[in-house]
Amino acid sequence: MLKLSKKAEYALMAAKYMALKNSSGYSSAKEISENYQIPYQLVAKVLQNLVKSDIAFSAKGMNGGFALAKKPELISIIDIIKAVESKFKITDCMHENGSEQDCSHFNCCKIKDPLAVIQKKIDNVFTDTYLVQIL
Amino acid sequence: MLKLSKKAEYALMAAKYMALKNSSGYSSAKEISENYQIPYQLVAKVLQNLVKSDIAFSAKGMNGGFALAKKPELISIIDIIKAVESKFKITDCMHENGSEQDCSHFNCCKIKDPLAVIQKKIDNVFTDTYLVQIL
DNA sequence: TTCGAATCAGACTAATTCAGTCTTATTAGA
DNA sequence: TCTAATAAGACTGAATTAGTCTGATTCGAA
Ligand code: SF4
Ligand code: SF4
Repeated sequence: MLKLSKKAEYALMAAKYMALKNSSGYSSAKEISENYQIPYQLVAKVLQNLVKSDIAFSAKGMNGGFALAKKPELISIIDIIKAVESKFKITDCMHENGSEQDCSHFNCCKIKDPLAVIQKKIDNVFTDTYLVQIL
Repeated sequence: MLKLSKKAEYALMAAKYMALKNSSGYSSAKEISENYQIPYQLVAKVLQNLVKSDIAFSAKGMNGGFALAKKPELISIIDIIKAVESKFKITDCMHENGSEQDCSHFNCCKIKDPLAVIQKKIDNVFTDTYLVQIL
């Protein structure tokens, strides 16, 4: 179906929100949740993922929250998406050392290599788009 | 997760099979099913979808089967995929007249337009790849 | 004219994935 | 010490996907 997950969309929305917030101070999960009608717990987890991937950093306690760790010009949206989606590939076998463990058709499959070419092109679409371009 | 459905993969495999079969005669669903270890009923349905989309044609009865309706140079793989996947878009709202019916965030969403740009690029990746290129 | 091999069609079920919720712990400032 | 915030992970329900089942239709050959 080639659809992005909701988590990926929420991650992009949150990143954009933080980028637009003109530098000053943190954005809290609650704030983003209310602004974009995203369930609080869900956006909180997404933000935590962004922290883990060094795209954002966080501050606990009162007046705490999240903020971008780099300039929007330096953050590729593929990193934002991969922070929340582990498998961002068009097929199950599309990774280093793909094997018959990934797909029962692996041995008889004749479309792996052509699809790898397409995968690379799609990767480039995301890799070449930076947060600053979606503000 | 951005993954292609199995039906889409099967459609590509079946189209490739028919293209490689040097013109002569039909390919039966059973034949393709056995060659690629795809459940018979499933590949049969996929082939029927290809017929509906005028990518292949069929002949009933003994010695019947399926064959491509056009040259592989003229068949874009986006048509093969769309024959089996109705919604081939990265978000729910990504179609003509998308509205809040499609997504509860539609009104507050700030990433629709940037994602539409990305959608267009992805569409091009598939549109610009023809069956002949994956043989 | 009967039989078998094939397409055609749609309902149904099982498996997997995704979205969202719940619970509890931790941290830091007022 | 109270409160507002992040942190983490288990859990549930919903939605989607993959595969199965049943039966009809069509055509060619014996
Ligand atoms: S069908 Fe082929 S391309 Fe798809 S996952 Fe299996 S091996 Fe990979
Ligand atoms: S979140 Fe935005 S982009 Fe995604 S489906 Fe909803 S409206 Fe469209």
